[in-house]
This record gives sequence, structure tokens and C-alpha cells, in this order.
Amino acid sequence: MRETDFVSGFARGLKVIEAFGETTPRLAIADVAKATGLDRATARRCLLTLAELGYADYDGKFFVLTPKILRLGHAYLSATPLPHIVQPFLDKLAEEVHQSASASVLDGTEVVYIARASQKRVMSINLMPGSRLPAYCASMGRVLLAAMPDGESLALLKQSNLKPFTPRTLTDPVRLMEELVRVRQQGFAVIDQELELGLCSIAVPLENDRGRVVAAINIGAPAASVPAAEMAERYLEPLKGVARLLKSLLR
Amino acid sequence: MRETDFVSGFARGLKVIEAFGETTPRLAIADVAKATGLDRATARRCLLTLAELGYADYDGKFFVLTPKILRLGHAYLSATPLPHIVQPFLDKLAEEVHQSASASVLDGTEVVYIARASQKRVMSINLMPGSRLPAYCASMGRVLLAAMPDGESLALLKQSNLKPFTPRTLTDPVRLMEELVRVRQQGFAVIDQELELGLCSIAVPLENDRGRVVAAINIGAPAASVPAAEMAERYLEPLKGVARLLKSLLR
DNA sequence: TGACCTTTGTTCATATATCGCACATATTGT
DNA sequence: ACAATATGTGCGATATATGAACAAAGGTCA
Repeated sequence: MRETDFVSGFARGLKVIEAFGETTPRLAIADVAKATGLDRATARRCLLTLAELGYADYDGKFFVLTPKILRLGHAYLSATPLPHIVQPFLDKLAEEVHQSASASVLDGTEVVYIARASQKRVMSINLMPGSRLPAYCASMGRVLLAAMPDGESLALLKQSNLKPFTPRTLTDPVRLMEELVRVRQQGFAVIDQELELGLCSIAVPLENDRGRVVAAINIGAPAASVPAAEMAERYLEPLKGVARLLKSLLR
Repeated sequence: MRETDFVSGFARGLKVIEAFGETTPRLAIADVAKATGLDRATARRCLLTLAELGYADYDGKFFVLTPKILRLGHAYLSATPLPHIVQPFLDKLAEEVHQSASASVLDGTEVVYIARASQKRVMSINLMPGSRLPAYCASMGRVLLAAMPDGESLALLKQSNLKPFTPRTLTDPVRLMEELVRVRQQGFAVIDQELELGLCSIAVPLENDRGRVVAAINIGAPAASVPAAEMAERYLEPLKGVARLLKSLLR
């Protein structure tokens, strides 16, 4: 790609949108400039553009994103077949096992939820399509990492910020790679309170009709009611069943 | 705002993202140019920028959005308090009444789902945060329209493409305005299969601590199991209860 | 098959718009 | 009231959009 085939104004604007996050819902011009590394004048122009287009509100001091910004992500969710195809299966699955079921794909070092059927809340964090979790300590992340060549998964682990969310979180790349080998062999991953105390989950890969892993699905359950050791026993077959049914539907 | 405080390259890029939709997941350069009204050369530059940044994939012919694009909408969902605050209440509500519960806000002529607890699927369409429905024929839309001054709601109705989704869909602006008056008086809206045959829903407004309507919540149910006439009887109190609890939590 | 037409993608020169700096002004906190 | 921090603005240097021209691919029909 040539230099001139890149619209840096657009790229800068996207950076500005991403500057808004969980802990930073309201941003002043200078905040955005700092967060994005853009010049203040540039950040200001991008923010004013967002406001002008209705993607943000501006009270003269702070900018806040408006729901219109959801159109952008929705363009993906509605345009991509995968979430639509998977959702009804998750609904059925969640109802059957009385636990939350989700589907996700990998984006860099994170898993991105693309569909979810929540039963009752077991996590403190609120997951919805678009939500992200670090791949290395999420069951779907393990499955997705295990599906790629060792070189790539190792590279992603190295890029990851491997921090211990709980005392049980695996953070050693070597042990993680060993775990990935095991996950690949057994065809599923179980996470025992590595992300949040009290939460266990189990995930299996979703293959398309040509055998390529295109996503993962999981079931999460409170550790109190379902010990990690029982996760596979209870939920592996239901998950595998869904994966089998979906195999021919995905490409 | 001055002329130069607008980054048109950014605005054009956002237009390009929005060109992708339910029926148009894979777009060639010319498609995007047509859909956005941009010059082919410009559309190409925006698309290549998206691809370069990892927001889109390009196979030499078609562009497809990647899950990375969800970061943009997620910036809103995670940054905005409303969805987070409302979600647990919806979960509880959905579990209680064994039906799906949702929350939405208005964006132009559409309601945008910002949170949802789905019980079982009753609609053919798949709703998730970011999903949109025309306000005029959705229960939450009615409630949100009813909360604004007549002039504004009428203006929005006039902007809407009032098409009959089912034989029961109200499409006459005059009758819709009458309905809005009723909704405002009674404090809730019931939709009887106006959007999809077999689907009823009931919505109430969500007020913040100062009495301003900031969102709406609803419960949807299959018409077969819950006739429209029973919707209020069964679900109005649970909905009102949630609205009451939330009132002091919202600003 | 091959000539013609249509549609699509790419390139280029140039007019135009944006960037980032430096300065001016406003707001905030002490 | 002052310092510190944040926001607004003018301008030269730089980057981008435009639209036409070209190239390439695909389709149609004799």
C-alpha cells in the first residue's frame, strides 16, 4: 500500500473514539490528546467532528459518546453471519444447562464476545457483545490460542500483559504454552477462577465446514455450585453438541 | 463551530464503516462509493485505511469488517454508566417473569438497545446491544417518543419511514400521535404484534433522579402465551418496580 | 471465439483542506 | 491574585481529495 492510500485524519479519529473507555467516559480535549498522543488541536477537531455528526455530546467542557456510536460496531455484528448463526444455539444451550453461554473470536491478545446468552450473573464484570477479556486467562481464549500454530500463540502471549487477576491465574508463558498443548489435545479448556474468584468456565472451539477454527463457545458457572472438576463432566457434551451442529453451518 | 474544526476525512471514514450492514457484509470499493456517495478514489483510501488498521480485511476484491471494529461501539457501552447500571436489574427481571427484558435509548428515529437479558427467543430477529428498531412501532420507542414535546416527536415520526411490518402496524402519524398521548398519560406502552406477528411487548420509561426520561425498559413475550390484553396486568408492576429502583441511581 | 461494451480498480497532477506549532485567552485551584 | 492548567486561533508546511484518464477484468452477443 502506498503512503497516500492512508487517510491519517480517519485513523486519528478512530483513535479518539477508542480513547473513551470504562474508566474514562467523559473526556476533555486535553485528556483525549494525552490518551491518544495526538496534538491538542487535532484531538479537538476530531472531537468536534464527532459532536457535529452526533456521535458525541459536548457541554463545552467534556465530551461523551452517544449511542449513535453503536452503529459502528453494529455494522459488524449485523453484517457478520457468525453472531447471528450462533446466537440461537447459545440461547438453547444456556437454557438447557441453566448457565451463561457465550461465543467469541480472537482480536489480537483479547477475546471479543460476539454473542451471549446470559442466564444469571456470575461475574462482577458485565459481558456483552463487544466485551473483551485477555485471551491467556479466559477459557475461550485458551481454546483459540491452542488452535493456532505454536509460534503465533507464543507471540501473542508475549504481547499480552500477563497479570494475575486471582492467585490462580497462570502467568508463566512456558506453563501457558504447556496448557495450550493440553487444550489442543483434549479439545477443550477449563478455567478455574483464573479471571475472577468464584468463576469457572469451559470452552470448546467452533470449526467451520473446512475444519478451520473460527470462534469458540463457552459456559460459565459459579465455582460454588459447579466445581472445576465437574465442568467437563457436565458441560463438555452439550458444548461439543453445539459445535457439531454448527460445523456445517459455518464457513 | 468553524469550518476548519471539522475533519472531513474522519467523517467520510465513519460513513464508510456505516456502509456495512446486515444485507451488505462484503463490499467492493465501488459498492462503498455508491452507498456513501463518496468518490471511488476516496472510498478506496478510507477502506485501505481501515484494512491497514486492522478494522477490515481485504482479499483484493471485497472488504469485510473485523471484530476489532467492535472496540468502537464498546467504547460507548463500557464508558456509559447506564448500560452497566441497568443490566443486573434486567437480568433479575427477566428471570422473574421468564421473558426477555431490554433497555434502550433513542437515536434519531430508532431505538438502540443498550442492554438486554434474553430469556428465550421470541423474535425472528436477533437483538443485542447496538441493535436498532424503528421507534414508531416498538414499545420502548413509543415510550421514549411520548416523553418528548409533541413537536419533536411529530418531527421524528415525519422523518421515519412508516411502513407496516405487520397488518397491525400503526403507520398513520395522526393516530400515532394520539397513541403517544395515551402512552404519556398511562405511563407505559403496549405493542401488539406491530413489529412482528406473534410478538407483544410492554415498555415503561426510565427516569433519572431529576425526573428526566433517559431510557426505556421493556418485556417482550410471545402473543400466543401472553395476549396483549394481559401484558400490563402481568408485567407492568415488575417493570415499574425496576424503574422505581433505578430512579435514584440514574443521573 | 473474438470484438465490443460495461464495470471496477488504480494512478496522477493539482487545488484544497488539515496538521501542528506558537501564541492568545480562559478557567481552575491554591 | 497568582500560578498552573486547559482551551481557542492564525498561519506556514504538509497531507489529502478530486476528477479525469488509464488499465484491467468481466460480461454480452454475433
